[in-house]
Amino acid sequence: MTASPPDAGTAVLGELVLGVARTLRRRFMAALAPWDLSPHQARALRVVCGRDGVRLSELAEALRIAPRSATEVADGLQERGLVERSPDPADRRAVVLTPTPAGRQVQQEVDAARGADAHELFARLSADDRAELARLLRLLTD
Amino acid sequence: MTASPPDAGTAVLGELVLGVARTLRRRFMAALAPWDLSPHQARALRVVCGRDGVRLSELAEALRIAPRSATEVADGLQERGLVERSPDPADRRAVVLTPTPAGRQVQQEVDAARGADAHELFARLSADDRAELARLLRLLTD
DNA sequence: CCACACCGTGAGGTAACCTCACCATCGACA
DNA sequence: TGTCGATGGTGAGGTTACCTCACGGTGTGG
Repeated sequence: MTASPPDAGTAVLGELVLGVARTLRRRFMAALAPWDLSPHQARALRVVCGRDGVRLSELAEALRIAPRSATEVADGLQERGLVERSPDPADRRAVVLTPTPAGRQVQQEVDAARGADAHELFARLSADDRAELARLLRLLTD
Repeated sequence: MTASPPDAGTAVLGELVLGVARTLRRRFMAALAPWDLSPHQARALRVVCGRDGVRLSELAEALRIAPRSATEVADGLQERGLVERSPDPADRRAVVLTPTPAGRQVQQEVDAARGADAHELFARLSADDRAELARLLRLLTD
């Protein structure tokens, strides 16, 4: 109603972005099924493998959840034998998470699966279009 | 590791899309706060206002949730006086949801807020870039 | 040395989903 | 026309992923 032609597209743009993101998440979740990991667990594993020795509080911040919730995510990964808790030598209050060998391998496999999946989806675009899309999206993410 | 330069970008593209989508959702949720609606409720209200006379089963399908869950979403909207349940004249088993005047108004306001928000975010792009982005995203959503 | 801030976690709560079971109703078929 | 399997909504109860609050062990500045 209130939209003039030049900005009529912005609302649609928002929906398009959300739609593509939903497709991505759905595919990613499906690709994740073989390892029986929730998206959050996969993300947490990635954080832990990224830097070595991650405090629970750091994990909470990276995942944007409350510290108490990070404990639960860590529990899940530890039960599956993917990460280990050990005391932080520098601060005896803190607990650091380190990936086990199995954890590293799973992370690598998941990353490969995610990569292959994204590749498949974005293969519809030409290399030029992909570059252009990346440029535009980067403009929107500061 | 395994990626050659031409497809190295696809994984990054996925993250960019998800990142922008997250920004959008966050902003949208913030914009939604004044009405105390969950994103799902807002979406449901939108569906109900879109076509008039929506069955619960249709709502469930539109929201991609189980029929039982649609009942709860409808409960929430009805408690707030935004929709009404009435028996379907064509099928006495069915219940149709119709927006109340208040519901229509809220939907309109929410839509305007969402539109303004998207406008603000995408204003960083030129009109040409917005058109280009829309074209590229459409290629990805069949 | 001591008050205070901070780390992780037990306890308990909430929101949004789900499945299963149930009743009322519909539609088709003998 | 009566019966019978399929369908629409919902009560009951469970799961998951969050949350807040309270607590004990630990670092740190005055």
